[in-house]
Amino acid sequence: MPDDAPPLPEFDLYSFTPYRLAVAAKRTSEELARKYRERFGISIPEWRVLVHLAHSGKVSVRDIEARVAMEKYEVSRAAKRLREANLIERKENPTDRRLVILTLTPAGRKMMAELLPLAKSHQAALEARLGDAFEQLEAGLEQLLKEPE
Amino acid sequence: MPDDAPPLPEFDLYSFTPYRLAVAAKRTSEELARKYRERFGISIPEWRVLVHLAHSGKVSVRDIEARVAMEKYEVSRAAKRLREANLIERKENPTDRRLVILTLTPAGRKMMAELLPLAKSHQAALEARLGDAFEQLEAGLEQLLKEPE
DNA sequence: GAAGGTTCATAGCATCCGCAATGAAATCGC
DNA sequence: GCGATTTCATTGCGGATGCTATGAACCTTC
Repeated sequence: MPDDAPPLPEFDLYSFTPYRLAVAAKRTSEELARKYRERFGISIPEWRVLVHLAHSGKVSVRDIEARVAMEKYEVSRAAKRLREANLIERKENPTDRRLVILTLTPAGRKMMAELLPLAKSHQAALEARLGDAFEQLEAGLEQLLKEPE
Repeated sequence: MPDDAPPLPEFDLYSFTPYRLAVAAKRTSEELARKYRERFGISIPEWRVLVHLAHSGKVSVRDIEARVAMEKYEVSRAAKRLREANLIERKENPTDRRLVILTLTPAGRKMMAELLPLAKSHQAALEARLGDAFEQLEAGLEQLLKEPE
């Protein structure tokens, strides 16, 4: 390492927004993911699919992909696992046989009836913990997320 | 699916903070990661290690772990790949032979000299794009990140 | 109504990731 | 000073992930 190497520009990772966002997201998600996993044995992709199903009733993989920020193959695989766990059911759409129809099973509904209130209280706790900063965070995220890509 | 199933609580994924953060982080990071990968062939963990090295000179795996929100094994593997790419160098610490000393090679310094300004301009563009929302986002993240766990 | 192109879901493959275990070196406790 | 514990870095392994290819069904156009 020669001493005459030109100095590198100063760069502070801790104030680099992509880094900060990644760390914040990881913490926030993992805290929750642990709960999901331990109590219900589901992962985050599976959770997203379930939430969408709880909200929308019957949907195809494509529907979920479009609305839940997941790739098609992620949805497909999550659905497979959920089917194996008997939490969702998969039928063929008779009017377009390329499409599938995913719905919660009774067991899936039961689980979501327990899980959703938990998620709500988690959200409430987060808001309380952040205080005023919560509104600010949301405003920032809003701006960031509303852009197409 | 019996009709007498009790209704599930309403739950809107799009306003669920962990979800929003995850999506925002993914977008922001991937946009950048694509650049890193295409132009320099490095991943995000590798980028973090490099930044820390550019900033701190000689460090051990443990140092990086503590300061860059990575697990030790992530650092270790990233370092291995970087070594294979001849971007960093690994020596033994003579006063404590458990520790390693990682430093940038000349090639690594050269790459960082190109990369860091790019990251800076990326950050500047992000700030400009977000406008006032940037300060708010930062305030929110600050609060979120300052908590221990 | 048949060929060409598109959309949908899934599977194959290689890589990545997280956890736990390993091994080497240092430190502690007596 | 020496065994027990702790710290540090790496690796093995199973499972997850991302990209691409595949195949089935549908739509379009003539």
